Amino acid sequence: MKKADTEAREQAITLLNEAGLRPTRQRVVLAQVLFSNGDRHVTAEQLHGEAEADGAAISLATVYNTLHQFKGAGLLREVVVDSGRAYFDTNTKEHHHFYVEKTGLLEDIAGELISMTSLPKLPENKVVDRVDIVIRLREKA
Amino acid sequence: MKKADTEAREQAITLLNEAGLRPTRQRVVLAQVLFSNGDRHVTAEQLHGEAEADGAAISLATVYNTLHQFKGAGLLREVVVDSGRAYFDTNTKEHHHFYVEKTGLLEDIAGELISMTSLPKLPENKVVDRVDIVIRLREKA
DNA sequence: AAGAACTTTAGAATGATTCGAAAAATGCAC
DNA sequence: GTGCATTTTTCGAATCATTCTAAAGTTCTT
Repeated sequence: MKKADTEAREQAITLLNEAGLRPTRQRVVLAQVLFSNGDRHVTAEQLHGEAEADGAAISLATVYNTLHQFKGAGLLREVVVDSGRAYFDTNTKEHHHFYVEKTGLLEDIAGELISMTSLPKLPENKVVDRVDIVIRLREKA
Repeated sequence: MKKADTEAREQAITLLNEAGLRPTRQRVVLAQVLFSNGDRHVTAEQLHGEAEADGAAISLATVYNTLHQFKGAGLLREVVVDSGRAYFDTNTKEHHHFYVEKTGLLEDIAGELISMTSLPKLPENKVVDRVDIVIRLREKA
């Protein structure tokens, strides 16, 4: 095993420990895949495929469990751009998205690059949880 | 049958004709339910239930077909706020949404009430199809 | 009324996700 | 280290929303 792999593994374990999640084999593998390659957007199915390609056999149910645990721990954020499948984003900072429906391409827009002029008045007894902006794109004609 | 019902029915038929859709029994019923009560947000299941409650037996498959046809004809717009079910909105003007995940409440924000300071630069060869802003709310603590 | 085209329908099929219960792994106490 | 309680993982079944299929029913035009 290469040094780099070991390092990424250590980092993943640290991340899990800090999040209060036991560093099980599958969580470590998934954390490595997710967090050692910059910002990423994945579906459960994709992540499952990648783990498998990495030689780690992890059941799809575990991938789902893990994605939700990571989300609950604040390591991931769910991006809702399609009413048919869930995308998870490793970038948990405030930011928004470009989305190309036809290809499924999802790309970050840094939080500062976009902002609203004003917030309309909210319904009774509610507070803002978060603001999601999705700029839907299509191929130039 | 009351006069008001007849009128709503006429209007629904006119709407369908203008959209180039044959005014079949089920399309007329669904159009009536959808468009004669101000702006609405519905899921297929909800609409199906309402039509049934109105005494019109319409299969769920037809409700799905019809929602998509109405959307294609520009009578409805799909709102993506949940990666598990599709909402359709009778308001096709430019506007945005408040969404309360726990209760499924979806409410319009008039288009003018919100706007972005600037549009970030787009990926190559893409144009904006539309911008969706969802303000996710939760119960005040 | 007849035929062509379009719609609706029931039920099967699909795809994403969750559930349940048993098997396995983990972490702590001794 | 060993043993045990607890947490996780896993398989496969179950569920939910949605789409598909092929047959039966409507609608429109003439």
